Amino acid sequence: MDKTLKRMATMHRMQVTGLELFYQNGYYNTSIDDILKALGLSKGAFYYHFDSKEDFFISIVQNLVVQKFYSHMIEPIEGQEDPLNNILNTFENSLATAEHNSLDHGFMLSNFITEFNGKNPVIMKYLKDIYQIWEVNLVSLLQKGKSDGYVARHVDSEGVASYLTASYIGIRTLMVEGNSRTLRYQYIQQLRQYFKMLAQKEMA
Amino acid sequence: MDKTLKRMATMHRMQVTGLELFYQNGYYNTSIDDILKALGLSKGAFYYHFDSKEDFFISIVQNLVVQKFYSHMIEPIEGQEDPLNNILNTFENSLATAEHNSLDHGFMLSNFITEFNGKNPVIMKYLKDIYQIWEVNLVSLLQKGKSDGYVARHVDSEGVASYLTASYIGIRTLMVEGNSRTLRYQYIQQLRQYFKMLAQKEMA
DNA sequence: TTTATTTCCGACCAAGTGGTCGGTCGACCC
DNA sequence: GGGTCGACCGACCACTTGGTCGGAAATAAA
Repeated sequence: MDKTLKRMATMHRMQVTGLELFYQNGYYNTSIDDILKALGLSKGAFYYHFDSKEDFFISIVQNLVVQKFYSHMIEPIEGQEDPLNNILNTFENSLATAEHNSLDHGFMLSNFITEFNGKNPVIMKYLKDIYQIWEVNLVSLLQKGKSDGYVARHVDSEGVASYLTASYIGIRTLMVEGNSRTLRYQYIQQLRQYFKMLAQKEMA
Repeated sequence: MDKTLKRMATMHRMQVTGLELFYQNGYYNTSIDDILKALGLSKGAFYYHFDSKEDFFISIVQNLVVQKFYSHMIEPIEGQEDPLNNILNTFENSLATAEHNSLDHGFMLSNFITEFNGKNPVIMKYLKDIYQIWEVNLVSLLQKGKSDGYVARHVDSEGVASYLTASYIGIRTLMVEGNSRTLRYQYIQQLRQYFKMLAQKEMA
């Protein structure tokens, strides 16, 4: 068991550092040597634990990326009260975190989707799955919001969910090129207006 | 002048093919040899016309990308009637074009912004400028819409513009991973609702 | 036809790339 | 102590990268 522990510990260290660099510089722009140098490890160590660079990245997605996504974007939106409020708060918190992180490099998921699109269908599948978990969660939350009277019944939950994820991805992309404070404020403000509409029983 | 013409013609051919491949595979993932092979030209020809790969890319942005952006995203939204309607139609047309293009690789501008962020500030500047032209145009259009009575006076033009560009960037990013038809429909539908709100004289 | 100049060729280079492989070293078992 | 085995080392390989350079066609000027 000790051996297994050591093995796991090393693999985990590699994955953490790997994700950091992949997120920072992109997958194709980060060499295995870069990661190994940051870790003080050698080629031998890497290929002892992982089959290939791709295998390594997939293991990172399955372990770290999924986990991060759940804890930052999925779990915080769940709750018994007004789902629109929960979504708004979760989005605002995420944007605030990004804003105050000078090392922010955009929305991890959409960055990778953009990079792998048309190049690696296998990895794309994993990323797509994460996105869909996000959307499904939003939809069911909005549906529940309808039963609970927080969301107007005429609202198209799927449409709103797509619209929400799209706008969030977009604003995160824009925030990387500076001016993030204003962008966050404007975005939340507009989202608030939009949600006010979704909550209304009747449209004019 | 003939020489200049030939020179320009070759350079233009290189730029067109270059943009095609850069858009398809990304800048760092497209080698000069790839482009040259597609053109049937040699290394010598390339470095005779351009100083470096970066110089080449910048020339592409300044010539082709800016031009494309103007003709597809800026000029179509201008008009005397309802600006909200113009924006909606322009966005819908762009999304429809992307949807019916099986070779679509996402929104060019945001793809490049994502790729160059934190890696090449010089190129980032050029991309950022294009984005800002977009936003400025949207803002002034919305302002005019206010004077003309199409847009409610309480609306924050800057905020709406940011929100619009963000949502468009996001939906284009999502459309690359399939299901583009549904996404476009949902997006336009939600945008319509949102615009209805912006046009209203008073909020409930 | 010679001469000059623009345009293009392709061999070459140093610096990387992902991946392989024989070997070392220490912890544990007998 | 000897042997086994998991964990790691680092030289090495074939290949690709952006970029250089001497020279050769093509074209225009004389």
